[in-house]
Amino acid sequence: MKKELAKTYDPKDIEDRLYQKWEEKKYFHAEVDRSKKPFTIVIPPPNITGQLHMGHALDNTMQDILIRFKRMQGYNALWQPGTDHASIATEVKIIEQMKKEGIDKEELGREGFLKRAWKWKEEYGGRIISQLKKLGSSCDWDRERFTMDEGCSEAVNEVFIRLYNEGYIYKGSRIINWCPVCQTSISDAEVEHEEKAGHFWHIKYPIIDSDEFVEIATTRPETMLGDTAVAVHPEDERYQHLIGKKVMLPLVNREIPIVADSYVDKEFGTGVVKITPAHDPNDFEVGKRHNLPEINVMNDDATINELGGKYAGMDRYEARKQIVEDLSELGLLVKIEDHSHNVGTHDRCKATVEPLIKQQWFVRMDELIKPAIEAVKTGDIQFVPERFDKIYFNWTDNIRDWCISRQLWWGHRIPAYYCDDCGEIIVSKETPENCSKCGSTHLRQDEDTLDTWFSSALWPFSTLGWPEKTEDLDYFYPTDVLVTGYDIIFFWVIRMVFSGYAHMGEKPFHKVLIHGLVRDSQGRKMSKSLGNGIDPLEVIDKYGADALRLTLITGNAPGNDMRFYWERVESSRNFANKVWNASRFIMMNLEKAELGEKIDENLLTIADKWILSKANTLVKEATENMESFELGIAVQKIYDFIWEEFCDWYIEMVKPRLYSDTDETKAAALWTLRKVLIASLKLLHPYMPFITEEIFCTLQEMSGIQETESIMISQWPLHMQEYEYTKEEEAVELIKAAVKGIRNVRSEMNVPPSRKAKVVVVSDSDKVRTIFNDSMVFFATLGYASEVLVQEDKAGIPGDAVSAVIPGAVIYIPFSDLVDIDKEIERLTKEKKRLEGELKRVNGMLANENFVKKAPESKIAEEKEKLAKYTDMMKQVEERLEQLRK
RNA sequence: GGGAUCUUAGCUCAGCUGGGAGAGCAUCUGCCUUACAAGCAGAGGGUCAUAGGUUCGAGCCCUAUAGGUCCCACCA
Repeated sequence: MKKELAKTYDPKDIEDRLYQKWEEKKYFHAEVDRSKKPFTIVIPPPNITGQLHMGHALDNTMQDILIRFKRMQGYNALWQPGTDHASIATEVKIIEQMKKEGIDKEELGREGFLKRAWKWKEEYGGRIISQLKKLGSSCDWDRERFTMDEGCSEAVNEVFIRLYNEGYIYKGSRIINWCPVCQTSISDAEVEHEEKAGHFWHIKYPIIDSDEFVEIATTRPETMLGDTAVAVHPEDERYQHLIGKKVMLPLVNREIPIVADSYVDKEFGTGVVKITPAHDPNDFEVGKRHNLPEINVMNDDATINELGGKYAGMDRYEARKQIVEDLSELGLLVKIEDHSHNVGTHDRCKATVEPLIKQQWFVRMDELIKPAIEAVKTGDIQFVPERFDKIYFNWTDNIRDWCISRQLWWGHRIPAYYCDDCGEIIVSKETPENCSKCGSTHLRQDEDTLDTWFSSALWPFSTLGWPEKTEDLDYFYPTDVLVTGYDIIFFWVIRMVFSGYAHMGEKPFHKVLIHGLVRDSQGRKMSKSLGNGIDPLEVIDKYGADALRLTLITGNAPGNDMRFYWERVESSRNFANKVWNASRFIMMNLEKAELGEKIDENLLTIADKWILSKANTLVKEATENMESFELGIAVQKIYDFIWEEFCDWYIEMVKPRLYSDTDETKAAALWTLRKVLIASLKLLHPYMPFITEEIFCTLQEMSGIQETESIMISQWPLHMQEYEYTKEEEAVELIKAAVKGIRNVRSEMNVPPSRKAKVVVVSDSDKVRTIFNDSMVFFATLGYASEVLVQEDKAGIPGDAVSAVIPGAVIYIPFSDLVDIDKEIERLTKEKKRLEGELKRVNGMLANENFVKKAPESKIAEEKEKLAKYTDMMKQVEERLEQLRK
C-alpha cells in the first residue's frame, strides 16, 4: 500500500508515533559490543524538581545531534540518562508544599520528611524525562539512573570513605558561608556577589588609659558585638604608639587589644580595622594569626544570640539600626558615608549569606586538583570553544577546600558515626555496632548530608557501575564529550574532572562542549520572576520539535548566548515544510515509475552530475564540521543545499524531463532525485529527527527499496571520489549565471514569466556552446524561452535586443516590442560600472610588485583568470553599449 | 582589582587557521508557474565601533581608546 503525504507538514501527526516506535525497537539502547567503537555521552542530570526549559532544550538537542550522528556513523553510541536529586532545591520545594498543608519539617521529623521526599520524587521525578522525550532525545532509557539510587549512593559512600581514609576529607571548625534562610552551610560556588548600596559607619573606640580614640570604619556595625581586636598596619606611622595597647569595645564594654597585621590597608578607610573573627573570613585569618578569641554573636537564623547582651533576639539588621542609634547617643558615631560594596548572597534563595564558624566536612583540594589542571593544560581534556579553559583555570588556580556538608535531610547522609562516650569518629559504609576505640554502643550517625554536587561529580562513572569493575565501565569510560552551559563549569565540570582522576585514574571525558544561555528577545535571562520564560513544550506544540531544534542550533557561534525569537521558529518550520513538499513532489513522480537501485552512469545528464557532485561535497563538509562540533555551520550548509541547490535549482531543472514521456534520461532524473533526497535526509536527521524519519520510511515503502527500517540506524553518507564531477559543476554554474542574467533582465524590463521569448546565446567558444546545447532541456524552461538558439556570431540579432553578459557568452533576448532602449543602456551602464570596479581591483593587485613576488602562485593564477574573464565581459558590455547608442 | 566576550545591512546574528562582505526576519517590485503563497523570481540596503601597527593583502592578527554584557575577587 502506498502512503500519501499531506500537503502541509503537521508534526503533531508523527512525532509521538515515531518516538514510540524508536523506543519499542530499542534503537536507543546500547550494549557492550567489542566489535564496535563506543561513543558515550552522559547527560547533565536534570533536577527532579525541574521542568524542561530552553536551556535544557538547547543542551539536549546538541547531545542528541551528536549521538544520532555517531550512531549513524557506526559507533556504538550510548547516551546515558538520569536525574539529580538536587538536595537543596528539592528540599526547599517540599518544605514549601508542606507549609501550604500546615506541616512543619521539624515536627514531621527526618524519617517522615524523607518518606515524603521520595514520594515527591516518584510523582514528579519522571516529568522532565517525558519532556526530554518530546524533544526527540535518543537516550538509552533502559539505563536511566538517579543520583540517589542504590548504585550511585554506594559510589558516594565509597568515595567519601576513600577520601577520608586518604586524608582528603576532614572535619573542621572553619568559617563557612551560612544561609540563614535555608539554615545550611553552602559552598563558595553557591555564593553570588552582588553589588549593593550600603554605608560606612565611622565609630570611635576609646583607648584604655588614655583620652584618645581610634576611629574605625565598618559596613557592618552589628558585628562589633563579636569584635575581639582592632588592627592597624605594622608600618603605619600614625598608629605605631597604639600597637599593643587596648581599647574598650563600646556597648559591650570588653577590653580588646590593638594588633598589627599587614592585612590592613593603610590607605583605605581610617587605616584601623575592627576584627571580628567569627563573622568575617579575613578577620578569621587575622584572628588565627594573633590567637584572638572567636565570639559568635549570631544564631543560625541570623538573629543576635545571648552573647549580644541587650541586642539578643534582634535580627541582624534590627540590631544594626539599634547599635548605630546607641553609638550615636554615646557620641561615638563620627559620621556615616555612602558606600557600595559586594554582598554575598545565596544563589538559590538570594538571602544575604552570613559567614559563620561551624563544624563542617571539607574536601582538601590542593592535591586533588593537580591532575585536573594538568589535564586541560596538556590538552588531554579540551574545551570547545577553547577560551573556556581560562574560566576553568581561573577557578582551579584559586581553589579552596570544598565545604561538602549540608544541614539538610534530602541527600546522601554522611557515613560518619560519633561515639558518645569517647568522641571517636568512625567513618564506614555499614552502621558500626560499637566504637572501634572504646567499644561503646552509644553511636550516632552524623546528621548532615552531602552537597548535591558531591554525587554528580561521580556521575560519569557511577552511572556505569562504579565502584564495581563492570564491563560497561571498561568499555564506555571515559566518555567522549560532555555538553553543558558555561554557567556550571565550576559547579560540575571541575569536580567531575578531579573525581575522574582520583577514583578512575582517568579523565571523565575528552571534550567539553560549552554552549551559552538562551535569552528572551530583549536579551534578558529567561527567569521565573520576570515571567519571560518561553516553554519549549509550547514551541513544540505549535511548531514541532524539529523546528525548535533547528532554531536552537542555527545562527549562533559556539559558546555564545542566543536570543529566542518566535520568528526564527517560524522560519525553521517553513524549512521543515519545504523539505516535506520537495519530498512529496519527488515521491509523486517516483510513484509512476519503476526504478532500480542502480543506474547506468551514461544516462546521467550534466544536471544530475552537478547535483550529485554538490551533494558529495556537502557530505564531506558537513561531516567535517560535525566532527569538530560546528553544528550550526553544518546544518546551515545542509539547509542551504536542500533549499537552494536541490529545490530551487535541481528540481526545477529536471521538471521537463519528468513531465516528458519520451525523455530517455527520465529514469536518471528520478534516480538522482531519490539518491540526493536520501542523502539529504540522512544529513539532516540528527537535527530534525522526526520529519526525516517520516519521509525516509514513506519513501522506502513506496519506492520499493529497503535500506533500513529507520533512518536513525541507517548509514551516514560517505564522501565518494566517484561523485566528483568538476566539469559538470562548472558547466551548470555557467548555465545558472545565464539564467540569472535572463531573469534579471526580464525583471528589470518588467516582462512577466508568462511571456515567453526567444533566447539567443552567442559565444565564440566551442566549449561554451556545447554546454548550452547539452543543457537545452532545462535552460529553455528556466530562461522562460520560447526557443533557444546557440550560435557563434551575432547573425540575425536585431540591434535593439536586450542582453545579459556572462563569462564567455552573451545572451540576447530579441523582444520585438517593449524594449526601452534608454532603460537597457542604463542597465548596461550599471553593469559596466560594476565590471570597472572588479577590473580596478584585480589590476591593482596584479600591478603590485610585492603581491606578485610574495603571494602564493595559486592566488596569482586565480586573479589572472579573473582578469581575463572580466576583460572579456567588459569588452562585450562596451560593444553592446556602442551598438545601442547608435 | 583581575579576566572573558561583544561592537558587521533597519532588527537578530554567522563569517573556521588573513586572499573579492553573508543568512534569517523586515522593506520594495513582479508572479495563485500542476511540490510548497509556510511558496517562486528580482531589487535595495554595510568607510565590518574608533585610532594606530604588522602584512603584498586585515572584518579576521597586534596595541591603545570608547561603549555594552558577563564571570571571578577578602579591601574592612
